[in-house]
Amino acid sequence: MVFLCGFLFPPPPPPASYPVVVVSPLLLMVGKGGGGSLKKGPWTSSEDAVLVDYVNKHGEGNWNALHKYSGLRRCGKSCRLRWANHLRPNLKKSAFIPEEERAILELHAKLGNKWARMAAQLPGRTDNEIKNYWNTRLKRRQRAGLPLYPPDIMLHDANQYTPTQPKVADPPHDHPLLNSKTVTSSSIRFDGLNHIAMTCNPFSGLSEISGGSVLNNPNQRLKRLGDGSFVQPSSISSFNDIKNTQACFNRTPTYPQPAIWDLFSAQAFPYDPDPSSTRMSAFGEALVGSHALVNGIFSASGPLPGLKLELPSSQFAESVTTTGLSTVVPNVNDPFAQYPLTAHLPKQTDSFLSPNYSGLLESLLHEAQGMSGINSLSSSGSSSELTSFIVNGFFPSIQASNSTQRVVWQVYWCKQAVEGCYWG
DNA sequence: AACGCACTCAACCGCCTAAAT
DNA sequence: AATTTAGGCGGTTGAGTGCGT
Repeated sequence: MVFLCGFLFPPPPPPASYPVVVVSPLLLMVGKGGGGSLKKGPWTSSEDAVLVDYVNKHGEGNWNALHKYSGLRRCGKSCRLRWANHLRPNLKKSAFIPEEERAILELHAKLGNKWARMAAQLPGRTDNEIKNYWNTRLKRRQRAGLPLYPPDIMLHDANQYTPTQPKVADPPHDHPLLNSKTVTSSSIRFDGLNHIAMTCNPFSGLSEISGGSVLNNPNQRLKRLGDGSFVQPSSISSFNDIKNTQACFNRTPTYPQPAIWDLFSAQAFPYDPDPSSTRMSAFGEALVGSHALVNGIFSASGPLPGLKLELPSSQFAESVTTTGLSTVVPNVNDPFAQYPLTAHLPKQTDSFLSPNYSGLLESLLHEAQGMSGINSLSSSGSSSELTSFIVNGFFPSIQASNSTQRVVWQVYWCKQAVEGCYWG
């Protein structure tokens, strides 16, 4: 190894211009394993100069050798990162132009969080840059209750989606859940629901059922977004509001539209391409502070306690059809969800959890149950049992608050919608 | 003016993979 | 075949900054 590396990357003679030139076994040992001698934190201009000089003379790569022979007290990784993100030539230092932003959206819709691959498509841009941009945007739009993708991008994907033929994509773009033998029908169902949510997200208002909801905080101020746009608190607070979301579904012409979808309509698509528009998000800031739908429809803000915030590695599993055309299949992770599908769900021992656990809906019911103080559904309750429980027994059995009734109605209609779409 | 919040950006960390030994 | 190593990638964090109250 040493000899081969020495052959391929002969250690360059330390230039006289380097400020520190110490090549001793002791230093190499310390530098290699100890790490105590390695500097961290912001780079200084003199360090940059050493790095640039080294790369100009010996080329990229062999970063550990750089650390060893330049005297730079930085690990190879740090050097590589500094060079790639800041020092290499042809880097664009300016802000993203609209065309680049659009490209990022499209690439993310196809690739997911593959920052390096995205950067390869954007000359002069680094993966770190794109990642930062996306994460900032993600955060902002989640807070505002806006979808992550513009309608046309979502429509493009929706038009290529065949929900009755879920695909398992070729690696490495697929999601483990798609290949897993443990994927259940519930997962598949929510795959579709996720896609619906991504496409028009009519249920966003559901997330209000969580703790920091609009129910508890109805007087949220008009919020200024970082891009200069404003959003106002959502007006969706009842089933009647959700009922009036028809147009949203009319935007997905190729998607199956069971009659149940007619119950929903949209008065305003939540994505507003014109920041100056006075037409605000239909689903807006009721989502603030909510985590209720992280596994299915929308993840509006911060992570659940104890959960690691993690973006889906790929929102869409890209595959190649027999015609050679690339298709995009919605993944079990939706673009809004930040967590594994079941990450926040109750444990199997939870008395409210059915064996046919369908994820979101039961989770919502769980929360609704918590709000109402009800704990009567058997642990062996099936999906249909759950539905009948809702329809036949739930409302009469409790003196639910308006918000609780809303939640249950929303859950019920979601469930009907999902089952009508996939099994009906 | 002080404070809090959100945003941006740079850098680090941990994991993964491929190549070398 | 198993282990080691380097490089790459994605997630996370923290400092600095600007804006609103």
